[in-house]
Amino acid sequence: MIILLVEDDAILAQQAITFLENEGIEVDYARSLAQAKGICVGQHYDAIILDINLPDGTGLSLAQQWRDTNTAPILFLTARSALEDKLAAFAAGALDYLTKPFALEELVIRIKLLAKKHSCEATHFNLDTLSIDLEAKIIKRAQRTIILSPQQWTLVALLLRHSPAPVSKEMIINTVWPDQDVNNNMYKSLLTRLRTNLTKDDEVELLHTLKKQGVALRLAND
Amino acid sequence: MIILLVEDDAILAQQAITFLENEGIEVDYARSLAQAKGICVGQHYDAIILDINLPDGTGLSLAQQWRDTNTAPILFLTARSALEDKLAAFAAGALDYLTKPFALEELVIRIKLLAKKHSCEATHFNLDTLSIDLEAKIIKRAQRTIILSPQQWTLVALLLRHSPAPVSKEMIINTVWPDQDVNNNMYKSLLTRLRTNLTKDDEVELLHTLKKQGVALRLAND
DNA sequence: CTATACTGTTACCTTTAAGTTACCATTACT
DNA sequence: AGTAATGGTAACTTAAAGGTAACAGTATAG
Repeated sequence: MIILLVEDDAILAQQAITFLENEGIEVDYARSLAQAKGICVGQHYDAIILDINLPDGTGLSLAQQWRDTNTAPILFLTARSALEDKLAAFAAGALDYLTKPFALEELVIRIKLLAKKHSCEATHFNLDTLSIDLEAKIIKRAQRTIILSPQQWTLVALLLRHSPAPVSKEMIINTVWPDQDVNNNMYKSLLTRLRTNLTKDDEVELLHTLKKQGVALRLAND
Repeated sequence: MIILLVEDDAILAQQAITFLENEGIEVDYARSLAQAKGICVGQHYDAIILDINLPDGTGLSLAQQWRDTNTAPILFLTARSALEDKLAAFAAGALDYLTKPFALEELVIRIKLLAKKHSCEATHFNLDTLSIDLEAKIIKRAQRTIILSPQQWTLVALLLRHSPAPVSKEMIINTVWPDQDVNNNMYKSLLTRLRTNLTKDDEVELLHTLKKQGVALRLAND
């Protein structure tokens, strides 16, 4: 699941991004209308969070522009709670509306609800003959379903989120075993187990370790 | 378009009804939980507006009961704006939430949006030789009708709503036994009972548990 | 009032995820 | 070349999670 966040308040944006990413939601971030327009071309989003008051104009105009080309549901964010503002937002095609200040938890819930109807395929990834649905927890290699352990799932999700970039050993350890004593062997075992699960026979290797840099989930080892 | 309004404040209710009907929305009205339960049997609604604080209990419990058979989207209405109240409401299956005081214009907009999304959702599902009709509460496996206990219905409805994604044990427990002390055995028993009900002889297993992640209703190789 | 069904409870069994150990392979650096 | 350091694999072990069956109290229906 990937969303677009357009917000000029850098602090708020950063908090929101951290929170959303902790929930497994990928976030593209723009801090102005112009930037947003540049970022979103050719990109599919499951939802859009749009601040109304932006440095170079109002989010409403952007929403109206998008309504034709982009079907992603829009949630407006603003400090203004007057009725006419809300009505204008809904008229511009908003599917939801939050007034600042708000709790990040609520934002996440509402975003997830919005995206649910729209996403369908959004949590689905393909890599070579490997297909992964993070939401449904379904992973297949060349048609055959693979069963992953809990630890392996968290690892796959992590690797996938960064793919094709490598993820450092330190980060993997912190993600899979948060607040826990971990020794190097646990880490090594997990990797072997995931590897043997993902590749049968002479299938292409998808887990590449780059010495001293970490592990990457990708096609070729460059 | 017809909706159900459950609200004990008669003045507010009357205002809302007038407003909604002016918008061409038909409204069934109940002022208590008991009354609501009586009214809604066998009736189809495009959306439900539910006050949380009602004379004879909380709207949350009603929402949870309804989730089995009624797929209508629920908008909660309440004077309480605390985060935990909102989270509880969303956990109970709310799709939207408005805190009093609110503008009737906004209520109408949000109700229309909810109903619109809902109108394209199905209440009938097929999975392998299993067929489920949530509204009619009929479930069949390979032509033969299956009789499920109340608990089993809630569980099936829950699983179906998320299928093919797994539902966590925690969520199942909160849904089947809201606000109750639950031990792990009750959960385990419910699952075996549902399982033995759904699959006779050598039929395909449809309930799959993913260790540490929950239970999913799906075909094995989905 | 009896029979039936639902659900909580207990006891027991099976499966497996994951930590541990030991050993091998590869790379890198003095 | 020799020796750390790093990464990879296989095999063993066990605590925990999941699964089943049987019993009992309670509610429900006829």
